[in-house]
Amino acid sequence: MDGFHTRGSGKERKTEIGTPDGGSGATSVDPQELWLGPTRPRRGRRPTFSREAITAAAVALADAEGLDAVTMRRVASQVGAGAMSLYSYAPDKETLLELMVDHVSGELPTADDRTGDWRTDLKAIAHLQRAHMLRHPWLPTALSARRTPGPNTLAFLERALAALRPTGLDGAARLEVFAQLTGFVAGHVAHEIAQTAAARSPDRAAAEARYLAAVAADGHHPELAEVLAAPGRPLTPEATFTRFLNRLVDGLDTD
Amino acid sequence: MDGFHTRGSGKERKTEIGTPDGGSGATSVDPQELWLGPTRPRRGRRPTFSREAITAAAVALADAEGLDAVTMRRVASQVGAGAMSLYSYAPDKETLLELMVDHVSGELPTADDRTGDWRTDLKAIAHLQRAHMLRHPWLPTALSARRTPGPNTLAFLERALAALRPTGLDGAARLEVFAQLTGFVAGHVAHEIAQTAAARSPDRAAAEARYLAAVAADGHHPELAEVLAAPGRPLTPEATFTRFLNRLVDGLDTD
DNA sequence: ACTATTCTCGTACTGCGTACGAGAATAGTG
DNA sequence: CACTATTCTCGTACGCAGTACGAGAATAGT
Repeated sequence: MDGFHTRGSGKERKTEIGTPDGGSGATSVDPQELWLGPTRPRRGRRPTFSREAITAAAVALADAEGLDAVTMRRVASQVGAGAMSLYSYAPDKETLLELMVDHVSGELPTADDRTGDWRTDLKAIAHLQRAHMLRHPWLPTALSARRTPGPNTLAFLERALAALRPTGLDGAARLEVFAQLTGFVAGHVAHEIAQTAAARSPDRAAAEARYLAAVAADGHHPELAEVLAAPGRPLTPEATFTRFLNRLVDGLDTD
Repeated sequence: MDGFHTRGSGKERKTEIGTPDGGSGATSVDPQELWLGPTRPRRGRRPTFSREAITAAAVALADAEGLDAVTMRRVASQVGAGAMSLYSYAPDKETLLELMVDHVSGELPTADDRTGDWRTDLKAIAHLQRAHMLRHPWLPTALSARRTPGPNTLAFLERALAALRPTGLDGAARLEVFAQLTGFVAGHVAHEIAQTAAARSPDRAAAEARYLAAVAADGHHPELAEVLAAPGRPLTPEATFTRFLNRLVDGLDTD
């Protein structure tokens, strides 16, 4: 009933029922059971599908049509299953999203190619993350709701922590730096994607430009008027990313 | 039919129907009509409610119970209206969210208190934004889907652009800096809120800690093990924010 | 008084996440 | 070899979401 076919021992049913659950209403999933325990039970019917296949189908759907296209019904039909069968592999949709995030994290190279200069290494990591998020544009959105890092995410974290070792920062600070860096990349890529999408619909962009011009013309927005009048050169997202990243990383100190 | 009671002239119906709409499927709303045109038509029934009141109710709901509590039905009943009546004031829910964002942006001080040092001013602006987002924890989430800045948002942007004037950056670069700064603050506050929420449910946090400890004990995650073993001092969110903000702003250059 | 216009909102449709439980498949037991 | 306990599958159904539709109420110009 609670194990969605992936569990280790088999005596925690009592515990889980007995737990009065904090009181907050969110029952949630025990991460230990979710990530470490895909052992097949000895009794009962053999599973027709696999968590792997389901997650991959969900990722393919999100890549092709965006996160909103990922519904339990569509993922299931993509895999040839009934909608409710998914619940044998993930207890709810939010967990499926977590599985998706960790699944694509498996694409991140985990090789330890440190150069000796930790700033260089950190920047390389950020560039990897950016490319990764551009390949899976739903990632920044999905990331903001994530709860617990899965094995692939942890492998990448391991790499990042290794890169940060020469800084001499303590544990909490190293984690914080990595979290901030990831947050920065996610924010930037989200912005980048939004702008790309805006450029893809010209009428919409034109309407927005007309609106801003109208506001600027009202006399109460001199700064905006000036900015619109003298925009300067266009600024590629790539260059902007690199600039801000360099500022952030070069500003990091070991004090 | 298209005017949701807020329109200026009254001859754009033909235009709007005639538009074949890019092709992308998202009809969207003309920002000019949305933000600059709340003139009451001369004919017809007088509106019972107001966009202002509806938006305020939605904001109150989001503040109290989070963004998920903001449903058309609940907002409507909060205001004493039928659910469908909201559509006379906003064409769809996404637009209502935009109205909410701009509504709370009205709380941001718009006074021009520049000190003469633009770095100091920029940091002050970021601190304002952080406090603002902490007061309305749904803002980081809502912000990521926003399309067009409303009047209050523009007023604040005006102030930020003024603060950036002494940098000598061109228009596009100034806009970019502000966007990045806002993105950074939003990302940080989202992280901050998530951690606060995690601290509020101790069993969940304990389960996560147990899971991470188990991973660290497997021998394949030496960096994680070390970090968990020697966490260092706790790091208040406030201090972390200030540190990263200072790095970001001090690293800004006028080249 | 009449008519054109605008606002209100009950009804209803589609699609979502998922609770429930009946049936099918499997593995250990006598 | 049944028999039984367990596990997986998935049709049905419930509640809730956003919102299209259209009938009726209110208002302003004629």
